[in-house]
Amino acid sequence: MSTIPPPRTHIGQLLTQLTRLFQTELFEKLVAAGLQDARVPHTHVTAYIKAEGSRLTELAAQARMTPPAMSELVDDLQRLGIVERRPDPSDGRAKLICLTDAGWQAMRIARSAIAEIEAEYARLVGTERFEQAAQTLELLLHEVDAREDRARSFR
Amino acid sequence: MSTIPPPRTHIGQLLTQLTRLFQTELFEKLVAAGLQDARVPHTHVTAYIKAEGSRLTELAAQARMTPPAMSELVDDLQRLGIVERRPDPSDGRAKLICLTDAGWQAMRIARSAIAEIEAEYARLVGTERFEQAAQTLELLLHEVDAREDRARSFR
DNA sequence: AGCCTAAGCTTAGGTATCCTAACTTTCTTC
DNA sequence: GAAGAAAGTTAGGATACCTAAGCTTAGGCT
Repeated sequence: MSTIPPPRTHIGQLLTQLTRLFQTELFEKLVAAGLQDARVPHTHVTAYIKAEGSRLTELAAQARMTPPAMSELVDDLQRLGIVERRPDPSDGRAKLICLTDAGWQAMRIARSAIAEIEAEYARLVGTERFEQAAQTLELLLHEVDAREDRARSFR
Repeated sequence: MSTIPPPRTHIGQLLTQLTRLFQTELFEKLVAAGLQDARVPHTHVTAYIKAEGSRLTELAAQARMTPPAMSELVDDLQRLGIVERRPDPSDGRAKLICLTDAGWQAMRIARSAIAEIEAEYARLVGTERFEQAAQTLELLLHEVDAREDRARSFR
């Protein structure tokens, strides 16, 4: 007879709860570091924005949002002085969303806060285990994404 | 000299994106299986509801929501015939939120859809790798939760 | 017994974060 | 150079939460 594995919280539940805890902790750290106005949806911009600037439609597609939703987000970050809209020299319709100096400073703060959280997580479950899990998740993300894209191309 | 590890997407990004992909896939499956009206927030009830029934405040606390928000969710699930409110015999103020027969049937469908997704994920990255990652995430969730609770008790 | 405070839940009203539809401007293609 | 497509914005709506305030019942205290 085989041993019955202990029942496990399902992967969706694990992902959902950990996402919430991560976001809570990150934004506590950001506020503590002086980024009072940081909000979770801002990460839809900051996660994808390129150093040379990104177009709105490009950001919207990567964040899987509609352009109007992304436009509002950019409005907000612009009011906060984190990004600015510049004309795109290669296309008169387009604008390049670029980080300002304050935006780069905020990115450094955010990266450092994220590094702190990752270090804490590694401490809690062991560095090697944490790294292995993270790498598995990264692989899984790529695989699921690739399958999604394939499925989309059939429609 | 040591080898430089390849840069990795940070854990928050991995969790966030995988959560979205999981939810999308799950709700596609639920709709395909006849649960047309299933919505993501319903999981805040279904994840925690006990077979004997649960109190609203209990569900709200577990889902980390306010009681009014949970009450609206329960209203919705009641309209859909998934749960019902019964008087709590042990306390005249309280009500027990219970799954109906249709609710139990929906739970079976959802569990099966979740099992399908987990099987697919295991196939994509390898069963052993997937299981190890899931177990690490479960441990991490418990550890972070425990730390949160400790932090809360200091306030 | 009669109060008073607290607990369980609901109602009312507000806010944040998305969405779709429709519009303007600019580019591309024929 | 006219038609159609693409980039972005504006307007209006839906959803999923929140806080504040109310009602009802419980339970301790005098």
